[in-house]
Amino acid sequence: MPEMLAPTLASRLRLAVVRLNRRLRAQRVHAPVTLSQASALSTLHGRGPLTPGELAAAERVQPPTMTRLLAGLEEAGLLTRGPHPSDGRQCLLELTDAGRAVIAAEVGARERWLERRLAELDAGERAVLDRAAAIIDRMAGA
Amino acid sequence: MPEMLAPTLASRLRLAVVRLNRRLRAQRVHAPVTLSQASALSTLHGRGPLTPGELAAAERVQPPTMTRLLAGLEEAGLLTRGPHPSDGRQCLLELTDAGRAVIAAEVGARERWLERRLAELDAGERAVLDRAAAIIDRMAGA
DNA sequence: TATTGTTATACTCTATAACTATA
DNA sequence: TATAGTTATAGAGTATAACAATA
Repeated sequence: MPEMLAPTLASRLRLAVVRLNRRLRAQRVHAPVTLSQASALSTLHGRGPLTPGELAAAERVQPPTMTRLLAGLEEAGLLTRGPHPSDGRQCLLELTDAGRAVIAAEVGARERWLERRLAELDAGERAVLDRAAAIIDRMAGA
Repeated sequence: MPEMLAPTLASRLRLAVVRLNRRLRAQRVHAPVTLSQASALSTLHGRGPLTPGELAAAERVQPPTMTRLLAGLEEAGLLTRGPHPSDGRQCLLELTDAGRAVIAAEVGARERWLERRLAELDAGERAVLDRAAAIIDRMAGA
């Protein structure tokens, strides 16, 4: 009987990430875009025009997953597909003004829940999360 | 034009959590239970017999979501439903030996990907993540 | 009546496999 | 042939609304 094994760091970090992810998704009920779409939009904003394949690689999702996310974002008018200069198969994704506005709105509206939680912490705890965000992103291959 | 706004801590933490969550889910292809089931199992292991409602509250999911998770876990023989001593509507969920074995196996097998990533960090970075896991869990209301 | 849990239904997120178009 | 992207399909994860059983 493995009664009360001490949870490892991997175990605790995994559970923490699963739970915070759930809470974050739950905050998006009336948001203009879903959590995954917001993530893709952020990457596109930060890294300039990308092809669908490049964006899929940056987001660490498979190409069909990106195809679906892009369909929603394009339909909502948040990005456009421009022609690729040298390859007819590819295209260049670029944010529209509406897309940039959504990103700006995220900061002010959608992340309010997380902002509030962070505001309840002390400065030392926020510093820990700041460093952790960078480490986690690196581990996740972002 | 909001060109290149500096990402806030909330924004960076959100993206980090989304991406690590994705990577973790991708590691579970041949695991005996899904990521959400593993999370429920861990909570049940740590907090002893619970009713479905209590477990849903602890996991911060809605009751129907827990109903579905429990159906899979019960079918796999990883937990049992015992009678509630004073309320015929409720039942008490308890891990079976097989359920406890799955939790033990998680440590050895399913979290290997994360263990490896953590092993690549230095001790200071692991200490940061250790503290961050506790803070995140508290923020997520776990 | 109020509460606990389940069923019905629907949407998001993601993947693999098969296909199309271009290189 | 090889590569970029899409379509087809399926399964996990989650929610809200409606229902059944018990308190």
